[in-house]
Amino acid sequence: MTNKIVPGQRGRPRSFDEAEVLRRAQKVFLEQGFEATSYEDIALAMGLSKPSLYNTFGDKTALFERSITNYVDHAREQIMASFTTAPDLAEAAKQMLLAAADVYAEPDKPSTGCLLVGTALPGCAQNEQLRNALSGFIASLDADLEKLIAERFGADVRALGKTARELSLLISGLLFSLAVRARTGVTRRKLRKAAIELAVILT
Amino acid sequence: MTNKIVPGQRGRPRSFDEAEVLRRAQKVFLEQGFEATSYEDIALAMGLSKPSLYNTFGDKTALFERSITNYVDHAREQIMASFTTAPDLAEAAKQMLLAAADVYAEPDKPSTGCLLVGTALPGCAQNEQLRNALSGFIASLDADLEKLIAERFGADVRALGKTARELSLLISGLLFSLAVRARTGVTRRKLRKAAIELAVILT
DNA sequence: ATAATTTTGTACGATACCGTATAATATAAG
DNA sequence: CTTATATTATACGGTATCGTACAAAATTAT
Repeated sequence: MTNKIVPGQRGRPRSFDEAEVLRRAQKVFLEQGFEATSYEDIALAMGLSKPSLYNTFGDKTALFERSITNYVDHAREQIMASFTTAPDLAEAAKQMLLAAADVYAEPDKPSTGCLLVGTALPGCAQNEQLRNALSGFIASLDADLEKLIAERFGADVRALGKTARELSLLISGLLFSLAVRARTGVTRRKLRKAAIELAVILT
Repeated sequence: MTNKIVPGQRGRPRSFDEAEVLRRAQKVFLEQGFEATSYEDIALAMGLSKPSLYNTFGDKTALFERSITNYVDHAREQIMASFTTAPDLAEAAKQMLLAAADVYAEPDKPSTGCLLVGTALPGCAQNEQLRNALSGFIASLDADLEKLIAERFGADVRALGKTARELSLLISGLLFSLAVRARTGVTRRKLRKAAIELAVILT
């Protein structure tokens, strides 16, 4: 027997970066919606052709699912960061909502909102895999938040006279509500103002 | 000059009811989304043919807009009803959220959620008319809520130490967050439980 | 250098859906 | 009874998009 063939890096090299494609796909899906985005739209946005996308990511649904997964991972990190650094619960919620506002709206442009709430959510009614992905994300987000709140912000929980579970449900809900508002095209300034006003409930 | 022609009721009579078409269209749009719903789907759901829909409602976008308008009107009424009858603010919010939960999820079926949040929202990024309709609805909902809260629940506002504006923003946000959760297919029972837990923040 | 392998872009077939033209049907008016 | 009017259903043309087949291009291994 000869040596195993180690593929190494044969053939013509790729002209694009997978992570970059996912970022652009997220942007296009966010702006146009899943159904209204043609596969060619994304290829054009990347300056490459459809077959390249097919070979790498599979069909449109598969590319969308990878985009969502990637987005969810980043979102979870960002959310958790606020709750591990802020000094108190109200400040943590405020920081999280302000960070979200900056993701949902670029400066001086109408906001486009959240890829999950604005684009993935509608598909849940028909696509079971998507439904499970989103409900799983929400459930684990609530669970992580509850745990973190109970561990780090016990004093705030007692002062507010609510349970950690109620507060985690509320806080994730504040985020969803901001995402809904963000989809209606408000300015970043207004969105940040709403974020601050929403966080007031925790003071 | 002869008499003016009073059209009366000439020609073949309609075989359907406009309000009924709107109700069914809302259901189909909610379950499938705007893009994924073909005009024929709605015609079939009504047991009639496409040209009948075109003659009465115009194209798919026009039918969708009428569906949304109709839905918004009913939603506003239902929401306001809770805030004009309940004895205190927490109870009003709870009643509103429970009523919403019952709209978002039929008994013993996975919830399909809210037509605005679940179906219309994604279209906002591309369709300015839709964006204006939704942002207008939210703005007027917030304004109406703020007014009603200031008028009827002044004692609760003072006890909570927040402004009527902050509370109205919060309460509409609780509704949006419930609508997001509802789209992930939870049972009515779970959705009602979440509604009750969310309303706790106002006690 | 030659062969093998992988990616790339153009071009294509298949399918689905939109919106409408056309003719038949059902009612009111003369 | 005949005419005018409005709605209905079938059928069709046009368009867009999906996913792929094919050959050219770019790289590694022998």
